[in-house]
Amino acid sequence: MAIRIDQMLELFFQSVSKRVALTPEEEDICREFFVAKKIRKRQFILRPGEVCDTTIFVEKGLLRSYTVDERGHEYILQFAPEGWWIGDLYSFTSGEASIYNIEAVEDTEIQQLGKEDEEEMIARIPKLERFFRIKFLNACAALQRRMTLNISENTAGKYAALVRSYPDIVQRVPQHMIASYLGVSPEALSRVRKQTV
Amino acid sequence: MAIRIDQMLELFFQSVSKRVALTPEEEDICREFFVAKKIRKRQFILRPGEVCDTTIFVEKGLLRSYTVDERGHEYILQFAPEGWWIGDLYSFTSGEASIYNIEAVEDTEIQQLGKEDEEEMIARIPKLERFFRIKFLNACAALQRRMTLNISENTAGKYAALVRSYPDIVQRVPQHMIASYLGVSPEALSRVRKQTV
DNA sequence: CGGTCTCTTGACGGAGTTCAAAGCTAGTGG
DNA sequence: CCACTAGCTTTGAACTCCGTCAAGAGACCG
Repeated sequence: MAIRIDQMLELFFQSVSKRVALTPEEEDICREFFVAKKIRKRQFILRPGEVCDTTIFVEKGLLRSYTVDERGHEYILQFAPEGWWIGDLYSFTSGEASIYNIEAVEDTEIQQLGKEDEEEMIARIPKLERFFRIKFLNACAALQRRMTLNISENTAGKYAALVRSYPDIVQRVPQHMIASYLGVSPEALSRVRKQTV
Repeated sequence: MAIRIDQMLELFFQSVSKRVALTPEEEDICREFFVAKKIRKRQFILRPGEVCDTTIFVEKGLLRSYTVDERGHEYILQFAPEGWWIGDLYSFTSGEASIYNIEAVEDTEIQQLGKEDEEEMIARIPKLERFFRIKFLNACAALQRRMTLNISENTAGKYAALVRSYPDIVQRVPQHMIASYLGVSPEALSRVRKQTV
């Protein structure tokens, strides 16, 4: 079991190494804090009303976060394939109840990091402070562009931009989820695709 | 002139002090890096095509960032009143050309920080790494919620949420800019307001 | 092979856009 | 101090894109 966990964090260390260099000893310290979990397709990691008090790193598989309104419509905030992070950051920082579901779209393996553990890990390896700063900086950059796309483009434009940026996700995920991510109806997306193919 | 700059950074130190404690000496180091500027209403700090290679902190007044499409329509990404940061983070991290205008909505005083200077400042005051990490974490949290609002709510819902979150900005800014921030036409916003008042 | 999930297609209605014009407000200069 | 202008908001009417509802057809899995 220990071997499996070692293997699994490789993806995390890979992405860390792009920003800061960890010694083998420091990597071992990290391993103390992460908790590995396996999530079956359609299982949930977070439910609306719960507080999101962990950081989730996807090692394998694919997760999505989404809200559901009174009418039962789903609105997808994010997809998280291998190497990505996912969570409700507002709930995480404020301690308030989350509004999102986080659910496995495929069978998925994650590494989870409690809020306290994350702080302690960063305290013991200050280099990671830099890693997380840059990670959030990049996440903000992407969200800014997505925000602008979303208010400026129509259905066709938004879909085209998504295909350009994340062709892999468009392949892996049911089409109605793509629609829900773009904020349009499945029917609208179906019709747009018909034109542009 | 030196006195003026000292006064102006107070707002920055205030927001830093909520996260990490700086010594007076460290504050002096910060002062070496920031450059104070005054921007008149309708003047630009950034134009599409330029690279956004600075971080902008607003001391006084109000800025906005927005794109313009082929038809001349404006789409506002962000308003930045006193105590807020503004910039094109994607251009900043990637070095690619920006797509945004950053323009003064009111006469404004800013503190600007070059990309290299920011890195050096953080290198000399490692505590700031933590400050900026948390700043971007909170920015991401807000963008996530705004993203969800934008794809799940209609015009009335988006406007109501904005009034709830930032009543001050709704007051200070022309209504057509609020519309442009929400991604709806000025006419649509006008009609929604008529109902709900 | 039957059920669930998914995508497509059609018809209709509604929210929002577009275009145009008029009313309002505040700032400017004579 | 008033008149004029420029920017802003409102209102109306026509149009359009998209959401909604409903039905049907594949595709996949147990």
